[in-house]
Formats: sequence, structure tokens, C-alpha cells
Amino acid sequence: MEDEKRLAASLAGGLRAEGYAVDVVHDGREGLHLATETAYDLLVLDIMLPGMNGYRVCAALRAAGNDVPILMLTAKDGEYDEAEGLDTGADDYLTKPFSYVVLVARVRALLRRRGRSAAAPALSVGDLRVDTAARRVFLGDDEVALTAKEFAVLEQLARRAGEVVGKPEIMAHVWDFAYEGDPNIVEVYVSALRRKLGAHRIQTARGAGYRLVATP
Amino acid sequence: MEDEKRLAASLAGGLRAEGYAVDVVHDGREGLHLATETAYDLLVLDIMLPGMNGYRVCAALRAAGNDVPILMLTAKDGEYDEAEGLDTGADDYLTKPFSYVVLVARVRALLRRRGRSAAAPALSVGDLRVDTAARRVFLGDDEVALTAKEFAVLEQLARRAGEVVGKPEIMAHVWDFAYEGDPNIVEVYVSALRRKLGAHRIQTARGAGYRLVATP
DNA sequence: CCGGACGCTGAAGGCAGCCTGAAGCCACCT
DNA sequence: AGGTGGCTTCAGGCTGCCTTCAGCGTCCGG
Repeated sequence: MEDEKRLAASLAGGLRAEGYAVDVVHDGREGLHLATETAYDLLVLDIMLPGMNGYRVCAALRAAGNDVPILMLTAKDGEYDEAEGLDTGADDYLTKPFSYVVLVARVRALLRRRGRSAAAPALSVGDLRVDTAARRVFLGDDEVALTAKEFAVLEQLARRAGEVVGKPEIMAHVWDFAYEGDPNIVEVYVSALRRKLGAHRIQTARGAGYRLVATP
Repeated sequence: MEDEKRLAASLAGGLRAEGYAVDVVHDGREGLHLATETAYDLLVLDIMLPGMNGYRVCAALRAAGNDVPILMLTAKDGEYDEAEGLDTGADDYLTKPFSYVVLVARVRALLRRRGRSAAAPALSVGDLRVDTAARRVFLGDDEVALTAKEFAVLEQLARRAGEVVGKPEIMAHVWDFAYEGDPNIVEVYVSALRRKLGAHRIQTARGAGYRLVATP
């Protein structure tokens, strides 16, 4: 149990370093909840879970019509069969023990697969184009080089172009829903984005948040 | 009992820090009252309540056709069952003890779910348009720049266009339920709004409140 | 016609919220 | 080891919003 918590923390840390935003829960029922309420890009699901085991979480999600990609983690020593995982609707499985790089590779593969099948719609706001699948940003025909966090912040703004997105909301998505740090970090990244993209594209709504606009 | 008051105060403080406006009451009957009189975006309802327990409050609201999202807090140690909470019409439940971040995540999820299903209807009153998602206000085709408080006051008036909205009501929504300040503050903001939008749009109902109208 | 309550609005101080440059830290690469 | 680049924190400075206050106008009851 404590082993698994450490494993989860380590994976989460690694995936975050890779530029993904990660939420972690240690209870099947709670995970199911979060997964139904939130539009995740991918779930990594351990079979052995308190509250509700991985199979049932997976089955419940599929039964509810949720087609989020699911990567299942199974223990090597029988009792549960790998195939069973796939039967319940998982997209891929991984047998413990596994190496970190293998996991990241599978995650990336699943995201890519999904990205293509769902035809990742590049977000466009005026002459700004944000290609979420390729993690690239274009201003007209010129590519703009962004860091992982810069990209993540911009992506959030672009997904809701024209709307005001609150600072806490940006923090929750880009960092972590449990992140406790100076909200100033958002300002820092907005500042960086304005420098790279042009100041007029991101408007400040004082006391409310930021807004990505097409025309100055 | 005192424990719960402290818990409530702490949650309220946290949610406020998150940018939400929060009202707190410690009595079921009183809560039901407030909930029927006020258009809340969300209720967090403890099961154990003096006056009237959470189930009954929830059931009463649903019976009255009120479909405000309800997040129910249940004690872990049986007697009451989680499922029962959902049966009475709650949208989600949370078992004590729970972490603060989990609560905020659920609150956010419920608000988002509601927000999407109901879309974001831009409020229109004559040639005045209040876009709550984008936090922008238009007079015909021209945008009017409003401050955070000005916008909040206008939003309250626009949500109940044509009706008289009392000064205490505006204060409770825009500021805080427990705000103790000069009610003159509302007059100040109404004055500012009239200057920016045209004096005829906001009528004064002496001794009662203000009314946002379409035609002079 | 008068008095009081209520409402309106301009002025001003204080400060919250935001911006940005700089520096420390860490991970990774050479 | 040294260098590089990204992430985060910190502090200084500034804008302009929020709130209070006071003086004046307006409405209504007596």
C-alpha cells in the first residue's frame, strides 16, 4: 500500500517533468468520481485499489460512455489476468514491474493514437495557431518556441479563447489541482507569453483573470 | 458541533480565497430558507445539521423544483449511507474526513458541469449585452470597459432584468453575505454604471432597490 | 411648507493586484 | 565539472480600483 503510494508519486513526478499535468488519487471510488467529472486526456489505473478495484472503475467508465484512454497497471503474479483488463475496455496494459521509460512511452503512444483518431483540432485564435498534438505554436507562418509551462498556460487560454480564465483555474490545470504556490507564477508566464506573442493578444481582466483574443 | 463550525469557517475561507462568494449558516431550516430565497450556484450540505438534517433539506429543495447543484458531506461511520444522499437528489457526496483540495476539486467539477450543460447565456437587456463568460459588456456594437465590482453589480441586475433588486441583496451577492459596510457603496457603483451605460437604464425604486430596464 | 430620510456624486487616500527584471535552484547535456 | 535552460521565488514599482466621506439634491409624511 505504501509502496504503491510511493510508486504513484514517482510516476506523477516523472510525468510532470515530461510536461504533463497529473492528478493522483489512491482510492478507486474517488478516482472514478474525478474521472467522470473531469475531462482527462488519459488515465493510468492500477488494478489493486482500495474502495473499488481497477476493473470495476474501468468498466464503470465505459458503461457510462466515457472513452478516455486507459492504461492499466497489473501485477505480474496472476490472480488477475492481463486479458481481463483489455476486456473491460482498457486501451493498454503494463505488467509490474516495469521501467519508467516504458510507461512514459506507452503514455505518449496512447496520447498520440488518440490525438490522431480524434483529429486533434489545432486551436486557432486569429493568426495564432496552437497545435496541441505536436506541442507547437505558430504566429502566421512563423513558429514560436515555447517552454513546457508556457505552452500549457497558452493552451488553457486557447481552449477557452475569448473567455476570461481565472488565475486559480489556470493554476489548477497547468500545475496541479493541489498546487500551493504563489499565484504570481501565472503572471510570470503570462508576461513571458506576451513577450513572445505580442502583448495585445492576452488581455488582463483585473480581479478576474486573463483572456486570449484574436484582434487587438 | 463547535468542530463543525470551525470546519465550515475554514472551508468558507478557502473557497473565498479560490474566488468564490460564500455564505454560511449552521442550521438546516435556516439553510433551506436561504437556499429557496437566493439563486445560489452551488450548495455544500452537511448531513448532520441542527434544525433539519441534510437529507430533508435536500429533499425539500428538489421537491420544490429547485435544481441547484448540491454537494453533500457525509460522516464516514455509517448510520447514514452514501447512496441515500444521492437518492434524495444530491449531485455528489464526500465522505468525512476529506482533504480541502478534494472538496475544491469537486466544487469546481460541479460548477463546470453545470456551466457547460446550461451553456453561458449572454444576458441581453435591450441593446445592452452582458457576456458573463468573457466578462465583457456591449452597448450595441461598442464595448464598455467595466471594473470587477461594476461588472458584478451589473450582472446581478441583468440576471433579474426588469425586477427590482434590493440593495442588501446586491451587497450579499457582490460583496459577501457577512459584509458589514456602508450600503452607500452600492449607490456609488450604480452611479458609476449609469455614467458608463446611460442614466436611464437603471431605475431607482426608492426604499426598495434598483431595476435594470430595456427601454427608458 | 418644512423636516427628515433617502439617494446621488465628486474627491481623495490607501492599498490590492499586477508587471517585470533579476537571481537561485535544479535537471540535464556536453 | 562546467554550462545551459527552464522553473520558481522575490522585490520594487506602478496603475488604478475600492472604499469612505461630505455636501447637495430629491422625495415623502406631517
